[in-house]
Amino acid sequence: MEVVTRIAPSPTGDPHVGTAYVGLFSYVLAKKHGGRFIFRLEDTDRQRYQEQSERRILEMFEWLGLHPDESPASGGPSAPYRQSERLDTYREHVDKLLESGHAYRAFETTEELDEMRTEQKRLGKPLGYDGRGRSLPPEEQQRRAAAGEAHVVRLMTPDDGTTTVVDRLRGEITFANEEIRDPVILKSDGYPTYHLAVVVDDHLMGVSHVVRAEEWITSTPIHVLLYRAFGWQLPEFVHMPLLRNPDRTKLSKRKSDTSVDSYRRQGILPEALLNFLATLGWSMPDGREFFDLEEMTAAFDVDRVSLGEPVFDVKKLKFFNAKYIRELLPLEDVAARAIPFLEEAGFDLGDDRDYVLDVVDVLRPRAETLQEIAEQAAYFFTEEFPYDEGARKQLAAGQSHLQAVERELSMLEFFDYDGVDDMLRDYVQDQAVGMGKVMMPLRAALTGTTSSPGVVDLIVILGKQRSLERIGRALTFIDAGLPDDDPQKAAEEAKRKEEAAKHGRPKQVASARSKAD
RNA sequence: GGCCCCUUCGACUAGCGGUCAGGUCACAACCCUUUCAAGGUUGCGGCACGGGUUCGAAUCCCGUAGGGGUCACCA
Repeated sequence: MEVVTRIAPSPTGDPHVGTAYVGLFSYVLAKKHGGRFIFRLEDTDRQRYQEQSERRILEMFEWLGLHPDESPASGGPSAPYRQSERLDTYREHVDKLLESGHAYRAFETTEELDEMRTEQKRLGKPLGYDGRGRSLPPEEQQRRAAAGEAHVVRLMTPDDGTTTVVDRLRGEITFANEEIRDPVILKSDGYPTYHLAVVVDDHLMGVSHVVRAEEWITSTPIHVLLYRAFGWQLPEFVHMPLLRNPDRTKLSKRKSDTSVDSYRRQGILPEALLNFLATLGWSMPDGREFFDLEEMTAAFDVDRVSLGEPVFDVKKLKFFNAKYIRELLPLEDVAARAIPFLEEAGFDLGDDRDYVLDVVDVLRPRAETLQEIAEQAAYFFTEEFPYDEGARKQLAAGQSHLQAVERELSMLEFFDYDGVDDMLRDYVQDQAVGMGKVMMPLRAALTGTTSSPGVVDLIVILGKQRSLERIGRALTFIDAGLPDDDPQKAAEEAKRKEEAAKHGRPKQVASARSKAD
């Protein structure tokens, strides 16, 4: 039997990591067995429908490399793939159920149902539809419906006995039928509810394995009842563990960043997101933790899905991302992907491709996301960078060394890594000073900061000319007088000190001293 | 609250009757080092609890506790 899986998101907002998660496992399960992976849009809720959502979710799957074999965009043998375009199909199937006596029309108003629930809550307990509409004779149902009276269609469920669903990962799960209270399958607006639509579509589209999140387990008996009412063969149910917020509740927008677009904008790579998601509930038989889609597909075994309740830990996602950026992907690849982020940051990259490659090369061990590469790259693309506080101190302390190195550098014949390195080491040895005494002022002059890639790397990448210019500029800056250079900053500093004095906490002094120890 | 699911270090997990309970992230220390990273080494830290079954339980069974999901004309 062909393995057919599907992902069936609702177009209600940002592409959700949970959708990517279930999509990944659906995709891999299908591909493992040479089957098809279908994308179907569950847009039966007109209240929550969002215009751009479908396109963005589809784009997310493309970005992730989880290409659907059939979708609203590409079409396929079971088109249409939007439930809102399949209304006739659902109607047809509801009619069959009506005819066979498996369903009935119910005419209670929303108010009446609310009242019923309030009443149930007040006295007894069991919440849910009490089946009051069942007693209406079919002819009466017909008549009132024909007269245009608003109504829903409900599935007639057994009052006693049990319904057992088989979950591939959990085994048999048995529910008392009295728990299943004649669910609505067709809404008064003529749209099907999820229960009806999912069963009809999955059957018609030949879905063999229903991969979805665990939150659906309790509604699965309804689906089983529907399959039986239609006389259809049951698919296999695979309920994936629910992704969690750090507090263990169901992953939500409110408590976590669930938007794949958001991660994409931060410079998270699709490979990393996929790899990370895969480790949430699944592991390679050989224990490998870094693998791509293809490798996962080859080694996939649905029975290795673990049933814990995995917390979506952004820190670990970032770790995977960093791993891909600095180790797993070739430099050229990382650079190509970093370029849009550099451009977005407003840098003029010029047309020296090797230069960008060099920059990304030294920056990638220091970045966890593409965005961070861009954040750290400023001084590589502009001469106008400011000197931060630490840098100013270094410049002030290193004036003589800067002048000397400027001289040495300008006379340097072999301007490559070893040449620059030798020159600097010779100078340091000559002067009998610590490396830092020379390197830090240089770093400050070259970058305006006190933390950066290696100084020799910087000089080689920037080139002789620019390096000399930067040293020159720093020297000029020193001459101009450090403290008053940035009046705004000076004012802020003064204010901060005043503030600190007021609260009687000479914090800065204390921390500076402890550091010096 | 009813029903259902889940339970190995703070997090993700390996384990499927006999292991010093392994790995990864995070955290800490050290090494490397001109800074920040990266990298290397080491450390910290766990089988929720109670009963069984068994020569032997993280592994099997029962119970308890805890966590979560679900009880809509939302999916």
